Amino acid sequence: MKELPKAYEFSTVEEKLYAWWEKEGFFKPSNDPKAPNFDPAKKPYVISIPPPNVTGGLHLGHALFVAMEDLMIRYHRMKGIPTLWVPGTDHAGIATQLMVEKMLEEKGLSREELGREKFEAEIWAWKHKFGSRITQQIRRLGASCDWERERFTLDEGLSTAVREAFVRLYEKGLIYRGPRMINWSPRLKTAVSDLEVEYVEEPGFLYYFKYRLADDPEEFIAVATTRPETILGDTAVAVHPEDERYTKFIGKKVLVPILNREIPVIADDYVDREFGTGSLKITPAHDPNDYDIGKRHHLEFISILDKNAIINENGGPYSGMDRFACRKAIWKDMQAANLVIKEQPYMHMVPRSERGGEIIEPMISTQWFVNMKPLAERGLEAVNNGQIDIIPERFSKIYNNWLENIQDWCISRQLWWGHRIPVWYCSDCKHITVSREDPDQCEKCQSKNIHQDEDVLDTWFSSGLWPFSTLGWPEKTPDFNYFYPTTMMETGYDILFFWVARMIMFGLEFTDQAPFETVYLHGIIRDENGVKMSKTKGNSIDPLEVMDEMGTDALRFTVLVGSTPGNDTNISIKKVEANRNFANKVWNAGRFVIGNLEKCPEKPIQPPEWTLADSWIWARMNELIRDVERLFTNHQYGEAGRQIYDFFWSEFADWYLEIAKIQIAESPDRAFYTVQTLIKVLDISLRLLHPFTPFVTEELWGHLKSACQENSGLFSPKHGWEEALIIAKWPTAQDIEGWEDQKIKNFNIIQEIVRSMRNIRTEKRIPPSKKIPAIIVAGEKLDILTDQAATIIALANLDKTETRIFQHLEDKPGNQTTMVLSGVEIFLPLDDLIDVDAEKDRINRELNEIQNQITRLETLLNSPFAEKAPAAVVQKEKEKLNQFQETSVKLKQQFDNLA
RNA sequence: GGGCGGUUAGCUCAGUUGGUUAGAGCAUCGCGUUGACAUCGCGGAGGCCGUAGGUUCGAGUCCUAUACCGCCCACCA
Repeated sequence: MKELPKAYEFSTVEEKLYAWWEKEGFFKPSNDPKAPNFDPAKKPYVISIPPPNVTGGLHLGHALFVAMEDLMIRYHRMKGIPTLWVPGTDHAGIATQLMVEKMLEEKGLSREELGREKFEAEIWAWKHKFGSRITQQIRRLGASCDWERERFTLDEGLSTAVREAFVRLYEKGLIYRGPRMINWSPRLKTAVSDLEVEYVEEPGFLYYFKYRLADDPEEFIAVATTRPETILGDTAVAVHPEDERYTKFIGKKVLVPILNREIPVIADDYVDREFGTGSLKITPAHDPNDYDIGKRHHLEFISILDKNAIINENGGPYSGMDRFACRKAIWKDMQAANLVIKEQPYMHMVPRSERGGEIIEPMISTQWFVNMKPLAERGLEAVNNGQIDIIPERFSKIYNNWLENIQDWCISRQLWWGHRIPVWYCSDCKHITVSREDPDQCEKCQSKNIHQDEDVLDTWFSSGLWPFSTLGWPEKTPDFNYFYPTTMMETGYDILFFWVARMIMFGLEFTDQAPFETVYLHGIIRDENGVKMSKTKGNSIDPLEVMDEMGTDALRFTVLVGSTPGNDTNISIKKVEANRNFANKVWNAGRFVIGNLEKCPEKPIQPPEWTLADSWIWARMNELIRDVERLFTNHQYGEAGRQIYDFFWSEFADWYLEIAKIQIAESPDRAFYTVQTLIKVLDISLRLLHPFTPFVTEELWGHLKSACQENSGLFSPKHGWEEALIIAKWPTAQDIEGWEDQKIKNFNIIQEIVRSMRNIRTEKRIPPSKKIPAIIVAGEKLDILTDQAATIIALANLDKTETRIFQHLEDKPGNQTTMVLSGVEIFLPLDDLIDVDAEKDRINRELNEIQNQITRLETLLNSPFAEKAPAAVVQKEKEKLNQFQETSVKLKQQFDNLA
């Protein structure tokens, strides 16, 4: 067989394996409804991918969710469960449109100049050019999704779904159109939903000024605002009904500064007497609270801003001015008119567009809304009655809170990229036709004079249908019937409201079923200092570069092991390096096993005789399998990865492999059974590791398999070698037979002894090449130590011919370096190196420490602990105490023996 | 204003249902390279588990309060 490279060469492996997996159809569900021997009795495991923006580029957030979902999918696939991971992309209305607009801008074009049709064509062209980039990048991460089922939110099928959903909601009266206060983005020139506005604390001013009484220019009400330009739209001044300072003004008229419009002073207990001047100017058309007050008091609604946030004709002398220029101008004019009281620096929350960053203006606008209350009720119920599990659990509370206070959802957007609202207005009879099919006439008066609504739907409207629209809904396709509802929704907690809650509500509304059983929420990826990564900060890590340099497995393992459910993850390149090293470790351990396999002779006639190390590693292997299973079940994927890492490196590689070298040299029979153990443990380890690091494990496993097959009869899993690791059987732990704990304990003694001897060697500066003699007084551990002599000698680098093991020794050697471990006494006759005083010192230090422990345990065992703690716990402590006491006696003897 | 998360080794983080000497990686110190691996091995040093109380035989783990950091939600001009 060809020698494997010394280091794991991911660059030659990844692409090849991915192409092979995909070609062999391993990513497709083993129980596909489209397949001939489809068995509907098997319950599938299904994930729909959180669709990335079609024109986006890969970032670490993608790497995390892809790795996490791929892990879940691979794990279930290996368990033999029919598994489907549906991939796809999102048209991402605003984001994509902005990107294309920017590109056009560079060519000196604007979308308005281009017109809707041509602009849409431009976006589609862009989509075709870059749309596959992100999915290619996701492939690089090793994502084992079924690409034949890939969907795009603007696909024909999904568009049908969107339309169906809209029409159904409309017919049910849950969608309505009307003028309402919405958040307007002056830069994007569209309405945005409440969720798309973020409030940022910023320094500003609180402007105090006079509202003069109409009938008495000397009297005024002092009012404060942060936005003086909105004075132009004021239609009342409100005071608290019980505020003595102002009761006399209630019902009177005041004059709007500069414009000199007369407006009433009204009483409303919304007003906070303590704040500012205790009186409030009311701009019903440009403030959500004032909007409510305006409705309550039947005030006039005066809009003062146009789509670009320019003052409109209602702004009198200021019309045509930018909103911020107007703020300055009007304040200056008011100063001149002696209407200004003061301005005060003031920190306040400013609404900014999540997308464009500009300040959002509350405005009254005619838009489409979904009445969310009825949908939210079902959504709440599904989580509260356990139909849907949210992990970590604490997010259920946040989810509940949001749904309990849900507001109607503004779903129309004044964009050109997205699902056009399926509504037609009749120019003749004004009737509105809402239809699944494009109508060619008004459904009421049959007039041909109809035109479609210009707006498109919020991107999240289509995303909300994702888990079922991707499976063919509203058609009852075989996929929909079999794979829906899906199983797992894995995504970031940052889109719990945007996406998860809406999928739940829509799922229940449209399919009458919760769209998934479990919601697993991961955190945000941050840099090594916990700072959110961004290109402008220059602290972002490009996953593609990382994969180029360190391999996909290293990146995947890093994001997986670094993450705890619901918590943010700090990532640094150092961590990825460490995991690249791990992949290399796995590779080289594999190389070692495979290399020895070839040297192995025929299968022995003698039945296996397992050594302590064999039993130990096998017992630990099975413990690990159980632990991983438990952790996976509890969604503790990171912890599972860590445990596999530790087992593989610090137990299998550091200890068993080293001992295997000795055992292989011992005898042909021993060599055979040692190699058998090596293969078993490696095979199982690779299986456990595969969902984390699919590439190195698949590659190595392939080599292991062919090496085993070339040495016929040497080893094969009970169920035979599968075609590929990706579809190999997930390990199940062997039942506990009762011997395991003792073997583990015994092996731990050997480890302790070896470690201590190595420690002494380091302390004494004995060069690693020098073999030293040892006298070991084993006492009751004689059997174990005799049995393990070769191991101890090799690992501690002892002189074989000069090393003796006794049960008891009357005349213990004096003036030597000595140790007591687990009741075993060790004498290292290092005549020329002995320094009696130093030895005494060392023993004294040790005795001190042991005495402390003895005192501690004696106190403990004399406390109520002995009575109240479970017997097994007490017994454990007693044993420890005995051990310490025994050691103490022996150390004292050794001390006395030093001259 | 309400809610949530974090606070454990120099740094970044783990830590099952409370079980009695608290773990990893990186960094650091010492020794070591001809056959699995220097992307390495061996050994070491390094921690009143934010603070103060409480529950308990026993608390990093549960409860209460508190400080600091971060996040989410909310209409205070």
